[in-house]
Amino acid sequence: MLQGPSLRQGPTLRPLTTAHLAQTMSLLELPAAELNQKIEAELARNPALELREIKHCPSCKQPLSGTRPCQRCSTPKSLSPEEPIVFVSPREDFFIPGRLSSQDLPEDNFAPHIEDLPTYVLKQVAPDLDYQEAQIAAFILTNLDDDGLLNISISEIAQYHHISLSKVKHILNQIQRSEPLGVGSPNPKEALLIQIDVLSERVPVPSLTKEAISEGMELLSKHQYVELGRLIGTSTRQAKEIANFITENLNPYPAHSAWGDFRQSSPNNVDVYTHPDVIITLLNDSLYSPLVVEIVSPFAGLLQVNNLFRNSLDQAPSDKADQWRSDIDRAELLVKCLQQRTNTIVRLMKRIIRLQRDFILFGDRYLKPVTRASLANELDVHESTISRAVASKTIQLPNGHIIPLSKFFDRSLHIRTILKQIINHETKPLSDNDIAKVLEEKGFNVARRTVAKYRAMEGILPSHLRQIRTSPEIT
DNA sequence: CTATGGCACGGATT
DNA sequence: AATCCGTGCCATAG
Repeated sequence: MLQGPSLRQGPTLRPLTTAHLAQTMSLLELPAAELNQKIEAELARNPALELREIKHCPSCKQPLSGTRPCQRCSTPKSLSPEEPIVFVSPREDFFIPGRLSSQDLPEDNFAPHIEDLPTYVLKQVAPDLDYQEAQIAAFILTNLDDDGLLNISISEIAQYHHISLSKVKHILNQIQRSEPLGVGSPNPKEALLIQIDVLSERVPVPSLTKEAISEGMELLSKHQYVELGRLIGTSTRQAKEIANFITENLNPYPAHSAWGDFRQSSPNNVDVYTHPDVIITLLNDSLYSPLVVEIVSPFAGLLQVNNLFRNSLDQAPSDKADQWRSDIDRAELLVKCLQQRTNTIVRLMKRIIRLQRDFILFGDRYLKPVTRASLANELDVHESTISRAVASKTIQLPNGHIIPLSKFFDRSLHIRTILKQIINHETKPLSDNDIAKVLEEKGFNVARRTVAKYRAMEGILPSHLRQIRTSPEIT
């Protein structure tokens, strides 16, 4: 990927060589976590590349990007809520665990405080427990693995704390029933069963789903629907529907924030998001304050070419000279490309965030359909540049959810969300045609066939299989 | 007869 | 150039 000989030139400003372009592109499509690895590897291998001394901001202790003052702490001039505060952060410790919450309440998905999973869950269960129970709950929660599953047995816990098995079970039950649903289950199967249990109180769940999970877990994960249907005594089609419902609405690994984010991902192939490329928070936890956008860009402004190394080039032993020179070239190229990468991402983000402020704050239904092409036009870059910048990147919203950046370019998300609402509020099951009508009244022109597709995407059953939901006023 | 899912086509998007 | 998406048509289930 790096071409040595072709760019053997002076160390001054280099014209845009093809190698340069190629590397800029490849860096652009790398998510932060991988970029981090790549640069670390290069730092270790290439003696011409060095890390500038990292200075930390005196007030917030975060590493500073290059020589600039802390962009996080310096008070912004404009406090217009519309105008996001965007800054680049080279933070090394960008691990922030993703969280999960009920996806059925898009209007309410605002929860500005970021905390780790154990704390988040503990806060939910603590009010219902006495002091000793809370201690045990805390103990349980610290033993969760990255998937949000519990890998020690109930009896171990009971022995350790000298209490009865039933008490542990009681506490664990409380934990499993808090958000993210199923957290603390010993395995994916249990987690799914809990989720079904709780979900069935709010949403229609296809019949036999529980049986499919408890008896046909293996078949499910292998997508063997014919056998599954036979096992639980139903048609293959119904089995497929169940499987579909499960992938769409449930999550075998409670700690992963991918509820409904992935249509194609199968239960055994769940994408994990842990290191977002962009983190959005609210300045004062207020909805009317600007969004604070932190672009996680490893080593941004911290890399430079070692001057000692460069100056000693003419004294290089003749057999090493070539090697040294190519090292310097590589280093320069990397620094430059990294700069370009951050620049592109910053410009892109500024635009996206201003455009999609409502979506970021208030949820899916406020997503404005934007294409990569239109954005490329506005920013005056090639479409493929945007594609690369968006690909395989993730972003953390103020509510703590980590979603793929590509979600910002979902053409139909807002309609699907409204569709979900229509169905949630329906008094009698509406047919796809009816729904298309309602949508049209709201100003969305979609064909009946398309409604069916959206419905399928959201894992909603066809009207004749839907039961009438209990009306909003619950006594 | 109505509602829905499968297939396939064409245009947009990447 | 390859892929995705909305849509129309048709078969089938209810």
